[in-house]
Amino acid sequence: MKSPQIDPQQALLFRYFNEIGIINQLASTRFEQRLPDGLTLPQFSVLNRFVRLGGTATPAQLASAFQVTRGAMTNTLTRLEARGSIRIEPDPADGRRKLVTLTAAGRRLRNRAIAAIAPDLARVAAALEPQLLEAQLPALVAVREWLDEHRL
Amino acid sequence: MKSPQIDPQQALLFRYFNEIGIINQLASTRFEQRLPDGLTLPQFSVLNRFVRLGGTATPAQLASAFQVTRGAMTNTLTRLEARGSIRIEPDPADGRRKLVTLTAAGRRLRNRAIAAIAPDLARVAAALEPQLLEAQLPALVAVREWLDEHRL
DNA sequence: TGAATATAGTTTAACGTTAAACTATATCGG
DNA sequence: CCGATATAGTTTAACGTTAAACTATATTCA
Repeated sequence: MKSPQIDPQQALLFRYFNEIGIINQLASTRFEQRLPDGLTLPQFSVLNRFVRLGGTATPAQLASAFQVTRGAMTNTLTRLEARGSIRIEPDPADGRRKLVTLTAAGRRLRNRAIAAIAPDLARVAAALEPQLLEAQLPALVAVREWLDEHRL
Repeated sequence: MKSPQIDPQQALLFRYFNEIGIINQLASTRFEQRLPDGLTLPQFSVLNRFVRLGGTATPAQLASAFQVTRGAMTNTLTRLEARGSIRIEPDPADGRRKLVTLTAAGRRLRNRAIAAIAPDLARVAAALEPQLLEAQLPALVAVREWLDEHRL
């Protein structure tokens, strides 16, 4: 009738991923509340990617870059296109593919979004000590990469 | 026509929360795939809390503990009750409140869930070097606490 | 004591997500 | 060259989440 005892390593993993989950929840809702025009975080992330990296990308490439399923990316891209922020065209070189590009309106929307969240982002940065976050980043990347490469 | 330049601090925050978000996504789906009977992570988390801490709790206390809205907790508790894993009763001392308790079946389900995820959890723990995760925890807790105390 | 306010919980609408089934096009290999 | 397989993308159903409106009960205080 006794409950199985969780060994310390497993308890550590639980706590670790639990903290990660709560941070994600708090940070996501915090940012989304400030994004203009009901823009969501996934939508903003796609726009931001195009401004930073430029060029075009296929839906599958975007899904892979953001680690979501292609179905989820279809959803995000459909909404961004309906909003006029991106253009989706068939790839002339491969009939299976589509090519996604940012529109001028999409670029403007992204810039407005950046401006809208900047003040709060500055507040967060001031409180959280960037060097502390910076120091954590390599470990986070290692965890993310392992989970990505060893999923089932 | 130029895009606003994101300052380095803001870029760091973006990368940081982006890594957190992807880890959360990968870890959540990984664990949920192994949970028995279509048990979800939030449902398991509630059951696990009762096994570890015992006693009773109100829906509001649970919502606060897991940092979700009360509406989300209502949803989780309704499903757990429908499954027979918990009992929800009115609080005789305060007509606004309800009291949630774990059933014997709920305890068994949680124990089966622990058993189901243990092998994979051990694999993750073996790969991710527990001391590396342990070292990160205080910083994660600090970030989580700041976001929790300074939300709007 | 009674009105204003605070707290507990539920409900609804809208969103993102996954998994799985499905269509369509490309590539591979006998 | 054609059948088998791989890849790209979409659709659907089910879930969790938030925000906001709503009901009900407690508490505060004038």
